[in-house]
Amino acid sequence: MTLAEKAYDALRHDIIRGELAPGRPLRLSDLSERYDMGFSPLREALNRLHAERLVTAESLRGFRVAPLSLDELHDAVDVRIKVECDALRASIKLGDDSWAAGIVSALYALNLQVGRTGPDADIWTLEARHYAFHRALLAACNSPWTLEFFERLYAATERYRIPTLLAAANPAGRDVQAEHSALAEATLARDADKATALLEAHYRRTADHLTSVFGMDKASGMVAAG
Amino acid sequence: MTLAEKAYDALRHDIIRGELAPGRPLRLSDLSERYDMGFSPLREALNRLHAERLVTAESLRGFRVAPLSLDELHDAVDVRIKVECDALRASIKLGDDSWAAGIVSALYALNLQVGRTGPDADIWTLEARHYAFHRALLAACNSPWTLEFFERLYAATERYRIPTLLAAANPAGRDVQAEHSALAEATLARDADKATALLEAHYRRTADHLTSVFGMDKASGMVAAG
DNA sequence: GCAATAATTATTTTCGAAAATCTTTGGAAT
DNA sequence: ATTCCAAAGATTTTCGAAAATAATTATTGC
Repeated sequence: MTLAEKAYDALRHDIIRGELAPGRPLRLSDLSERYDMGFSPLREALNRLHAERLVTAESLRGFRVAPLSLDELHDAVDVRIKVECDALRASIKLGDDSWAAGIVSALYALNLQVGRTGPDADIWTLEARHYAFHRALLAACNSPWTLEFFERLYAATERYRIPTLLAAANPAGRDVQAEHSALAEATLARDADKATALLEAHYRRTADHLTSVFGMDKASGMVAAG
Repeated sequence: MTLAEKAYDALRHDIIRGELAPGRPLRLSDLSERYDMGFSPLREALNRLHAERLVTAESLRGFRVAPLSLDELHDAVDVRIKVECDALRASIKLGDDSWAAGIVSALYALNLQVGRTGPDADIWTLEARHYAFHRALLAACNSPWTLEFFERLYAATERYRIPTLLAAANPAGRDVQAEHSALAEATLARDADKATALLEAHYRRTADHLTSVFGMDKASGMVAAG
């Protein structure tokens, strides 16, 4: 693995996790020290991330972590619902046994981690399994373009979920585990209408929760309208 | 405008237009001579284009123009139809007078160019206006994510259309101008069902035509399955 | 002849410094 | 005090060479 690839992985990781705060300038000298490499691999990584809209770039003024905004969150969630519901229908139509088994397996691993407490309760393992579960649902859609857009939108929305994940602040009266189980059940039963309805509700609840948590909080890197 | 930005524009242009053939290796020494600049800005541009899937990259083995394949074409067209039909419905719901005027204007400019022959018949002006027309239809959808995906998919499918554009080979019995006019008319009449049906038919016809033109022609840079 | 291996060449990747540009600071004039 | 301008400093961008890796060619042993 080249340094540029390591830089890409590390920067993407740190941006999505919020270790590099939204809006923060990404100075090459800082990054060079932080990741212990020269400018060239860093600039290559930053250009890739710029193409993915995780960093902003301004000519001769360098790069910044892309800001967050409630408008963007709502847009990303709306588009996600459309893209993933279509993909889920395609998966339900096309998926074979190994696709179904992948969902069962991913849900099981996710629930194991949800149940853990104390030193085993690693938020990042949980997050990785949450991603894996949603990815498994769509795995059989047979559309590389759809899956790429799913990845983009997942990364974009994950940035908003991190603060509440770190606070372990699940909304009162919401059983996310039950939502996942119901979603998996409807999918495995090949009930596309029910599954997509559950998926949409799942995302709308998450978006509503996040909207209430970020009350246009300036300190969190949120930015008004545009 | 920095050299890296110029390199990005030039490379993207040459790849989409087919001047750099699909699958062709993009050696830095060649590119350095072709575009008259050093390695650094070229590598930055290539990394951006890699993130956009217009070039492929293999660790320590450099970059290539992304290959074409019928599978990818069909996937891109299918996803495009879903994304653009949703966006068109949103635009029809939200669009104001200036959006409608933009469509009329774009269609008029497109038709002007379609009618030109001889030295004024510039294929690239035509192509730019074709893009502008389709973009104008979606302009009011109020979803940056949707518009970004539209741009990605437009660029991806444009690559397949270039050879037939250059051959000026419109399919017999197809009046693309009439298709555009009908699409604009239904959109301006705010008839979402009709407009999306016309849009889907428009793209399916194009895809069918391209599928028949590229009969899995090896020389065109096409690649089997996946 | 042919396979394996060493030597050579070609190419990508990375660094460190130079060039270009932006930002801040300090001072002079109004 | 405020605005303007120049100088100094900070930062990005680019280059050219060095290092690392891959690909090719030549050589050796059988």
